[in-house]
Amino acid sequence: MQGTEYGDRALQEAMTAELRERLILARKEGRPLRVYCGYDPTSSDLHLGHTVTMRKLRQFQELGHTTIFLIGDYTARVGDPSDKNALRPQLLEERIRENGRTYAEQAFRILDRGKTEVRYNSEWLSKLSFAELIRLGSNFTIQQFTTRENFRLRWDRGDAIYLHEFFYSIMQGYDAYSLQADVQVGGTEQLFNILTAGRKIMEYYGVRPNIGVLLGILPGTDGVIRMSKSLGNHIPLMSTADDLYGKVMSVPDAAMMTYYRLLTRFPPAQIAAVERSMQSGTLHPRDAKMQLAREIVAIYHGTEQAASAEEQFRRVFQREELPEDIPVLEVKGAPKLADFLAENGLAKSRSDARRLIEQGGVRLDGVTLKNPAAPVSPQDEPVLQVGKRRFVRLKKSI
RNA sequence: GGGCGGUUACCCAAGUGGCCAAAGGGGACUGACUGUAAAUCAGUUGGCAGCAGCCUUCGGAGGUUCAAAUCCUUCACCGCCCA
Repeated sequence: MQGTEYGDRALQEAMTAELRERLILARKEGRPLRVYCGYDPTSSDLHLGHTVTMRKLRQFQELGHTTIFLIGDYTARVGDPSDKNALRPQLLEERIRENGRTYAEQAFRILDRGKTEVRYNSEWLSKLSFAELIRLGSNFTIQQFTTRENFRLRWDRGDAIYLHEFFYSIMQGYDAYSLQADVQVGGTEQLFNILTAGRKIMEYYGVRPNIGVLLGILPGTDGVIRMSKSLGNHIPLMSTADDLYGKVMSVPDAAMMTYYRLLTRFPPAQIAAVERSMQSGTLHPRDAKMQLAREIVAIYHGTEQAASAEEQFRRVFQREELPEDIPVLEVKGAPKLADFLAENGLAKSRSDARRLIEQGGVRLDGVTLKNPAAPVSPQDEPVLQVGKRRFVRLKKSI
C-alpha cells in the first residue's frame, strides 16, 4: 500500500498479512471492513496534512468498505501528545464543537459523503465510568508510556508529563473498540495509540484487534517539520486554486517526493519514474514540482482550475507579468503612501509600511516608490504591488 | 506541606540600577541571486512621528529611587528536589 511506513519491516509484514486475513474473513462473513481514522478538531481548518489519511480512507471506500470519520471532540480536551514534545493546551468545548462541524464539511471534499459514517467520540467516552477506566488502565504500565520517544524526551529533559496525557492513548484505544474497527488509519506517530493501546484494549474486551495502516508524515512548507497549523507551515485545504498551486511550488525540493507519495493519485511506478528522471537530470526539479502542484490542485479544484492556476503562476512568477484578476481598491482623496498601505491592510502598521517602502518593496506600475509621505492620487488605474505577491489596482473614488 | 529555581518581544534566550525598545539565535518580512526550491549576501522585525524626539513593553499589582527588565513587598503561574 503506497505511503505506508512502519519503521519496522517485521511489523509491516505482520500488518499486511493480518489485513489480508481480515479481508478474507470479512468476505466470508459477507460484510465490508470497518475502517476508521480519528481527527481532533483542534483548529478550524483542515490542511494537506490531514488529507493523507483521508485519501487512504477514500481508497477503502472505493473498494466498498465502510469508513468512519471520527471527530475526537472528547479527546480534543486532552490534546494528543503524540506529535508534540510539549504539552498541548486543552480547548474549550464550544470551540471544539464548532471545529468538528467544519472539519466534517471540509472532509467531504475527499470522502464520499454517502459512504462515510461521521461519529463523535464523546458519544461513548463521556459515558465511560471511572471504574471502567481503572480496568482499562490496568492493561498498561507506566514503562510502556515512558519508553515512547516523545515522552522519553520530555522525561529526560525533566519536563512535566501529566497523568491525563497518558489517558489519550487509552481513550483512542477505546474508540477503536467502540467502533468495532477492523482497520485504523493514522500517521506513524500513532503507532503506539493504534497498535499498542488500540489492540490491547480490543483484546481485553474480547474483540478482534484492529489492524494499523500507518502512513508517512507530511512535512510542512518548511520541508522538515510535520505540517501543522499551529506551526504556521501548513497549506490549508480550502485555499484557492492559485494559492494552493503557489504554496506547493514554495515547498522545498527535499520534501517534494514525500508530497508525491502522500498527496497525489499517481501510481507508484509513475512516481518512481519522476524520481529517476530527476536524478538523471532529464527532468528539471521545477517542472517536477509544477506537475505536482498541478495534480494537487486538480484533486481539489478540478483539471481546468489546475490548468488556469498553472497559467497564472507562469504569468506572475515566471514571466513577472501582472496577475489576471487584481482586486480594485478605491482611493479617497490623496492619502500619504504609508498611511494608505496601513489603512488598507497592505501593511501591519504605518511603521511597517514605512519599512516596506524604504526597503524597495512597494511598486506602482513597476516603478519602485521610495517616499512614504508621497500622496497617493492615481490616474489611469495603476497597479500597486506590495512585496512579491500582493497586487491592488488603484481607482480614484469620486 | 517544606526547600530551591524560574516567568523577557512570534519562539528560544542574554541582560541583575542609568550607555535597554532591550545582546545573540531561530522564524518572519523586504531586496539581490534563482526554479515563489536549497544555499548565499544585504537589510528590517513594538507603536506614533515634521526622523528631533515622544509613547507603550520585560508574569500581575504596589513600593524604593532623580532613574528599574534589573532592588523591595505582594499575588498568580510553572519547574526541580525532599515529604
